[in-house]
Amino acid sequence: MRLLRAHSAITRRLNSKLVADHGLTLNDYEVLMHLFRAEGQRLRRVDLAEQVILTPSGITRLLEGLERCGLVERASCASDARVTYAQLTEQGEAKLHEASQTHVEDVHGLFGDRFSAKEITTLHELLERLPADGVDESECLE
Amino acid sequence: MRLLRAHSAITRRLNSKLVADHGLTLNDYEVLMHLFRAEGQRLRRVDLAEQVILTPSGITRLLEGLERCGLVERASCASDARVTYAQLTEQGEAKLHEASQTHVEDVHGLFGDRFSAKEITTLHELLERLPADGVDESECLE
DNA sequence: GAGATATACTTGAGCCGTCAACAATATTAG
DNA sequence: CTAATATTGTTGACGGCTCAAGTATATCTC
Repeated sequence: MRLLRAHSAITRRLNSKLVADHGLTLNDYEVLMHLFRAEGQRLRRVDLAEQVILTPSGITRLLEGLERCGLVERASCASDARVTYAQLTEQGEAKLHEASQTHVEDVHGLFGDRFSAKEITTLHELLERLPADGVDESECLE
Repeated sequence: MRLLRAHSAITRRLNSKLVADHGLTLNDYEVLMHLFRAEGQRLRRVDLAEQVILTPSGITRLLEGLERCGLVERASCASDARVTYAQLTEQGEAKLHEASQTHVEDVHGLFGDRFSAKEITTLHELLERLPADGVDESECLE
């Protein structure tokens, strides 16, 4: 399982860079990105949690930070009083764009340089098979 | 970078299982494994840190736990007074074997079932190119 | 061989995320 | 309609790891 180790190094590196350059965690960044892509630029916390692979409490904590910085706002749902949306603010969108400038480059620096397009495809195909989101827990490991 | 997400899920799953079954963290397990394989069943903390990709302090903390359980002992180095070895105890070796029983199976369940031998090789070849251990920081990202 | 620099390790503070427990609302079944 | 169950989210306690700073020993340079 040695190969899996490499990932943590990469992730950490990208994370530190992002924090240093823009004061955003890698997870912060991805949350902003998912919100940006979502319809109405907002998502339920559950769905967000699923997308970035965090627990509900993890998302609550993460959003606390983004809310404090004004990058995300809370919004309630008309049809279901249980849900609170995370809503991207203009400021949040601006921040995302700012951050993406360097981040996208960095990611290319780490991957583009080391793999051909074809190899990246192969990697995707293989890694996609790993159980990730919304997997029935029982399906894996006993 | 979606593909990297899958990893954290896998890792977490293997970790929980290991904790539930044997009271060992995935990192605990890997440390024991590295010690077991090492000459004299002991390693300097620095080297251990490098192998499991932790910082020196991380290793100190991790070993605290293993020492408390008697799975690992401290041993000093005759030729260099700065180093303290982490030395696998008999108990630690026993524990490792016990844990490996289920862990190896679990890993196979997650990988063997999803990939052919050839695909695993491919994965290795590709992922090996990622900067991992002992990489000159400056080489990546700016 | 003395001073500057590098290496091995530890410690305190703090961040990020988990788990377990809980509150509130929704849904389903009898 | 009501009781049981499921879903969404938050909170407190805590674990695991990092970073920055510090100690102690080694090595290198003049």
